[in-house]
Amino acid sequence: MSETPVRVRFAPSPTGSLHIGGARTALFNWLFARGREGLMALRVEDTDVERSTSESERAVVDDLRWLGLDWDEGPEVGGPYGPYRQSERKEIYRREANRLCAAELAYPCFCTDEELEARRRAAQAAGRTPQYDGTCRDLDEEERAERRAEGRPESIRFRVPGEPAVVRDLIRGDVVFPADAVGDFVILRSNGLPTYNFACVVDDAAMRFTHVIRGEEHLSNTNRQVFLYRALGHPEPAFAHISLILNPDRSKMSKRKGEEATFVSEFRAQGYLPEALINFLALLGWSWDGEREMFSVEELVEKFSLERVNATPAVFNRDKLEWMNGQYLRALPLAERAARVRAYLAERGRLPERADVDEFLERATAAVGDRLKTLADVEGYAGFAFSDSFEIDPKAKEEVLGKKGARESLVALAGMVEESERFEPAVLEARARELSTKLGVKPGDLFFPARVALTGRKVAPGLFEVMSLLGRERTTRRLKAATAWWEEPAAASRA
RNA sequence: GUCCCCAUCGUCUAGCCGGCCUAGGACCCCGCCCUUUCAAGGCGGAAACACGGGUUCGAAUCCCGUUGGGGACACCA
Repeated sequence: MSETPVRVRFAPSPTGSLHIGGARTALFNWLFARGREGLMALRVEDTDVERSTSESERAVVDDLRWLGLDWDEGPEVGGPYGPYRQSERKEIYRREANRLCAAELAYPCFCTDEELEARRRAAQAAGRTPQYDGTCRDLDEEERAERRAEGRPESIRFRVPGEPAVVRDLIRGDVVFPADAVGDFVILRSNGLPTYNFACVVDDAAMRFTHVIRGEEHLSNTNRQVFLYRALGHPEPAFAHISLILNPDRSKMSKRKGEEATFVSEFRAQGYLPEALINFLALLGWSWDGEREMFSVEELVEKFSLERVNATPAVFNRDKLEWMNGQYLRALPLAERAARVRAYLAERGRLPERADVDEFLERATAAVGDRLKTLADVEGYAGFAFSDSFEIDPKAKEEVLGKKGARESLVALAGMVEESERFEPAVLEARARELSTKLGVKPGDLFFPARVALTGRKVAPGLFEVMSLLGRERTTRRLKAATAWWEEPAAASRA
């Protein structure tokens, strides 16, 4: 098929854990590579010493792994074009910057931050585009020596050619930038570290990437990068700028809004499955035929293509993610589902303390059944059985236990439970139905008060599964405690 | 402000190399069924081509403009 093997990369800056947008970018790169026998690299862009931390790097790596994404080259795994941390490539950037200087394609700049800032302000006030004014552009060696002697900071600026730049983008077509879109920009800071655009181009070229798939926020920087490729004498990779993921108010999602989760780790903590998140993320900007939307990772690898990635920004739709997570959860065999719930609760330090925890969680997961939308829902719906202490929701108490006939129902049911020889959902249900016929009470009227008495809430799993989960002893105790409410309201909640 | 990108139901989207579209699917919402609650499931419904000009026999689909949204204009990435 294709002659040149595909090489792509995901290049996060380790200034926090993995953002949902970054995860989607990583996913598209990964799908693209895996679908055509290509290679994927992880490059850590840690040139911002202030904000980069090794903890963040670890967090990003953990999140990517959790999602099931892997890479062939990177900081830990190595590879032919390492090192893969930009902080370990300083000499390379220096050397390349010097090369550009020697060729007069770049030059040392001695302007201070204050001077730059003042000129920027002045330009803005005058209604001009704030671009570098070229103060140091044509200094001769003597003048440069003078400034060095003054002890001024020395950075290196790229001499921008006065011509338009064309970015060939696989998703957007050719994007043309006018000649005066950018002024001379810094490529090597006075502290010796490269700026983003420079390090990025030097590395992307050195690491032989064939495709640069990244977020749209980089598109308006790509004219700079195109100039740099040319100056450095390297061929450009194919670019693909995928559109941004937006908040419901259409602002960029990486700018946090309220309590909305924006990090992969948060979705993990909320009980989402990696395969559901992957499937959902894949559909943010990509589609197969507009009809099918449930895809296994293998299918995504097989079907993904940049041709079917659209250019429209996408608002993150939490409801749909939740729905999809439920689909994945419910499709899992019970044992597997319960194992995931167990792992999730263990990770969060919320495992119920009991000897038969595995068996208990499997029964609890089964009881919660189709209500399950996130791993957190088992505790959400069956938490009443996790321990002895539970509270009856005051509103439910008022509305259900307060109804006439409720107490009689509880008393009758408590008697039935004590006498029932076998404590299994099916048996309990059969007996309870007999009871309702005998008493001439509708099943619902008989069961509903018990649900509240046993779980403390109106919304819960099926009544007989609830009983079975609690066991005979706790069931009886809670039922009896609830009947005591009429005499002593506080007693019921102590069961 | 300048430059760049984008524009189909509330949201994700299909359609966009023009007629097959009285615009399809999914989430959400509403109704009905099932039902001891809540879900899940089944059935049905509401809901969109931003606007204005062209081009054409014919435009959601092509072109221009307007409007709107977003991004970028740093010795952050």
